[in-house]
Amino acid sequence: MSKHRLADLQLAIMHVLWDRGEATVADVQKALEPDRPLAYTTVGTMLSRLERGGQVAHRVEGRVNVYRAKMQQEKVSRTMVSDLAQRLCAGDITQLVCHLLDECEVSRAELTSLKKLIRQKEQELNDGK
Amino acid sequence: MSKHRLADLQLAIMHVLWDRGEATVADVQKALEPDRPLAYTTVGTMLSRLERGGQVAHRVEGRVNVYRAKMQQEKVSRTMVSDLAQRLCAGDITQLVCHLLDECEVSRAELTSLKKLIRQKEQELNDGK
DNA sequence: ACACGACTCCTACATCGGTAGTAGAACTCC
DNA sequence: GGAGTTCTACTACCGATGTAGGAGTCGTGT
Repeated sequence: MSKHRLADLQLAIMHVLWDRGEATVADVQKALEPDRPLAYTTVGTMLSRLERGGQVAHRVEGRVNVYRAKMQQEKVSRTMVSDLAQRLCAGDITQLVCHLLDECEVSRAELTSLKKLIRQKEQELNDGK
Repeated sequence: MSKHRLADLQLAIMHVLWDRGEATVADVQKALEPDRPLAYTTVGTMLSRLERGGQVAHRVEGRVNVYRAKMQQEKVSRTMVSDLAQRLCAGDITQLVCHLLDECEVSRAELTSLKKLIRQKEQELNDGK
């Protein structure tokens, strides 16, 4: 529960906040609507809980609460990914990527980006050394 | 809850089963011991629940239940990884791998394996076409 | 002035995951 | 044949998550 481990709905809500910087309950509900039609209060509850957990904060504007994320998307993504790597294959990244490539349909373009990414990492390793 | 989405402890238990094919409650408890010291009954409960969920099955040997996994590790890994990819970055694999490489300390060797993996995937794409 | 709508806050409830205690069957060792 | 050991089965409890209803508050249109 290290703050950086978010459940499904929580993550979905955070995405909305990350996307638009700030949002009211209504905004979030609207944004989630297509995928998950939720009661207004459900979204409100979730935002409160996220606030209790320190993942979001709000300011009051008139009679409305305007929420914003308190955690960086980058940070959350990274933690969750490496977290899964640990639990799934004891941190064996190669294996993880392997599953990823197997399961999702990878496009040629993506493969190219990946290659670039790796070359870049290698570069970093060399520089650091 | 698609059967293929396992929580922490559940996954840990499954790993034991995958590793040794079959295991009793005692076996699993022993195996988990170093990392997580759990009561015998805790492990038993978990195995029952996994069985209820269809993820494991057991046969009776004498007075002992011998459990085995009903799901392939491969399958589970794949689903969980692509699942996370969806939730985290709408399936953008490149981004996911990027996080992965950023967060975990990647060795030169791993980078090399990754490159090989990608080349292989490209090959497959070419063949398939 | 008042009913209506929009909001927040609090409460509720189900399910899951983690953790474990207790009861009762069964085998083992004198 | 009773005492202790081992197992399974059942029950319990807590926190987190998903979901939502009701109460109360505060502007607004007529």
